[in-house]
Parts: sequence; C-alpha cells; structure tokens
Amino acid sequence: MLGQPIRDRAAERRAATRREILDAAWEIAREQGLAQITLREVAHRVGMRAPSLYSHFASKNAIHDGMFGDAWTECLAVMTAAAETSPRSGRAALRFIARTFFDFAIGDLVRFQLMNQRTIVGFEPSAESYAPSVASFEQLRHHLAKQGVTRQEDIDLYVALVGGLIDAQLANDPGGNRWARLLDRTIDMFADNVGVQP
Amino acid sequence: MLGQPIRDRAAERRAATRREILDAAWEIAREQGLAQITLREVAHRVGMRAPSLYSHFASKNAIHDGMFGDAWTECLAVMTAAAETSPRSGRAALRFIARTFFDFAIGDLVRFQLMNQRTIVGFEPSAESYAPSVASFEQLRHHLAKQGVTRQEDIDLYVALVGGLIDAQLANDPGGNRWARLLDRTIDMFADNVGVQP
DNA sequence: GTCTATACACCGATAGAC
DNA sequence: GTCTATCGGTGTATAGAC
Repeated sequence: MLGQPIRDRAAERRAATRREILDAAWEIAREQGLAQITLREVAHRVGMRAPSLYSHFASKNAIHDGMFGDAWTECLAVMTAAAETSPRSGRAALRFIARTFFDFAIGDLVRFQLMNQRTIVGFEPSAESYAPSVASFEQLRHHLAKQGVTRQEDIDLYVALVGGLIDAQLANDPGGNRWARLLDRTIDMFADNVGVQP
Repeated sequence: MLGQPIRDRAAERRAATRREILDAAWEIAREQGLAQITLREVAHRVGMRAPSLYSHFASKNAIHDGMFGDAWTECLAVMTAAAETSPRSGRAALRFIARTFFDFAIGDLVRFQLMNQRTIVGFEPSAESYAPSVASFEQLRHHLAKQGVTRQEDIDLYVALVGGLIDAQLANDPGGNRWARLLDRTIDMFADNVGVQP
C-alpha cells in the first residue's frame, strides 16, 4: 500500500493551463487594449478553440477577475519587497512607499486600469481575487501607522492624493513626468498637514 | 420678392432629432451603464430602427462624442453660473470653485466617466466636442490666477488633488461623503503650500 | 432626405459528440 | 477536456422604397 501520491499532476497541469490563458489575455490587453480581449483571440494564442476556454474559466468576466487578482498579487509582492529597503522613519519613508506604488502603477497602464476597474464598469471581483487587494491596503495602513498616520481620514487623504497624481499622469501625460515630479512635493505637503516629523 | 426665409425649419427639426437621440443615449447610460448603449436600443427609444440613426450620426462613436460635448458644455455652464456668486478672493474662493466642480462631478457618475473617457478607452473627441472642455479648463485657469495661482505646476497639482478626491469618492464610497468632506481641508492644504492668502 | 429591410462579420455563450 | 455547430446578440453598412 503506497497511499496517496504526493503531487496531483492533473491539478498542476490545470493550473498551468489557467496561467497560459491569463498570460495570453495580458498579452492581448497590452498590445491592443483591455477592450480588445476576445475569447477567440485568447483561445487562438493558447492553441484552442474559444468554447474550450470554458473548461477553465466560467466566463470572460472570470478571466478579467483572474487578471485583477494577478495585478494586485504583483502589487503586494512589489510593495513587500520595497519594504525591505525602505528608509525607517520620517517623511523619507512616506516618500519611498508613495514613489514605489506610483512607479508600479505608472509602469503598466492596462494593469492599473484593471486594478481600479471597480470604478469603471459593473465588474465585481471575486473574494479570492479581492484578497491580495485587501492585503496590499492593509500593508499600506501598516506603513503609514509606522509614521504615526493612523486616523482613517488621513489615510483616505493619502489614498486620494497619490491616486490623483497617478490618474492625472496616465490620463494627461502618459510616458512623461509632469505629475510624477509633483509626488515628493505632495507627500511633503501631506506630511506637514498631518504632522509627520521631518 | 420675399427673399430667404428667416428660419430654416428643416435644420431646426434635424437639430431636435439629434438632441432626442442624445437624450435617449443618456437615459440608457444612466439606467444601465455606458457600455449598455446599443444603437438598436437608442433607436427604439426615439421610435426609429437602428440604421436610421446613421442619418443623424456617422457612427456610435459620434453619439459618444456628442455626449462628451454635452457633459463639458454643462460643466462650463455650471462653473460660469457659479462664478457669479463666488466669494471674491482668498481661499474661500478656491474652496468655492473646487466644491462646485466636485459636486458637479459627483452628481452624475456616467457623465463624469464620459468627461474623462480620454483616459479609459481609445476614444478621441472631435474638435467641436472638445472645445467646451478646453473652455472649462481656461476658466479654471482664470479663477486660479485671480488668487495668484499661475505657475503651471501649481495648476497641475490642483487638478490632481481635486480629481483624486472625486475618483476616490466615486470609486470607494459612491453616494457617501467620505472623501467629499476632505475637500475643504485639501484646498486649504493646497493654499498653504502655494502661499494663497487666507 | 429619411426611412425600412436586409446583410455582414464579429462577439460571448451553450449543447452535445467524442 | 476539447471539439463542432449554433444561438442570440452587437456595430456597421448598403440597397432601395417613398
């Protein structure tokens, strides 16, 4: 009697196919825009026919949902890695985490659109895909708390300030730095306002 | 000899039909979302068949373009009317124009999405529809200049701050006031930063 | 000029054979 | 799990009646 196998090869293969499909969708979105993702094109790139995708995703919306999860998982990883090298305290730390997130957001327009997609269409992420988004926010809350920023309205203000700069940069000067260069100034302005020590 | 008629009744009728079509498109967008606008549904609401719309708009994109023009024309009118009753100077004036625009933006999610649609999809407004948008921005520039805010980077910062609050409010607390209540504080923070007198 | 009728190519999604 | 066949949609376009 050998008992259960250690690995579930079938499940591994399924997960790999799932990843292939999501990667193909990302590829299309980056080449042609989010709206241009079609099931036929995704299927073609992974060597399938369109209906076969339904063996792996319940709908096109589920593919979107998987991409949403991808984006926030990546964000969480980047912010976690950055925390290792961040300055320890003061507004230098505030600047650093803001800059890290800003650069991450600016680095991939499609990814940022997807991360904020709750705003734009009637898309509601699944609990599973939403989890890394919540975790990223909790990590931000922790970082801000280390600098003494704990009031909810201060956190809300921080979110609006950084988000506003990102949106303005992507919308009005993509590829440039017209708003990117205002980030440090904005963070200092915020730090003054909430009383973070220099 | 009576000469040319004073009014061009045919042109007036055409303009009225155009308006009916745009109104129907707005109605659908507010009921079901921007993406749910279909030519067949628009046509049905104005008592036509879909192909007849092509006598009035060259494409669905042209209808979108007309709506874009509607939104900014409305914005320009609201901001112009507000200028009449605005406080004359100081940060009270800054607060007032910011609040007026904020309330206008928050008042209609679909309209705001459309006004900023340049960000989201591959939509490029026509010169005609873009004009009221440019005029609105010129008016803002004039209002800020009256309070001594004239440097481009200061104007850019103002745009990002107000836009960030609007986006956060619409995205994370639609119908609430979690970010709306931060507007005056943000404007004061901005005024301190650029040195507007109290 | 404006309409109806009709067609095209594409979309997401489903049924059922294998 | 993947396929073929097919469904009811969509935006777009044209022919032709009136």
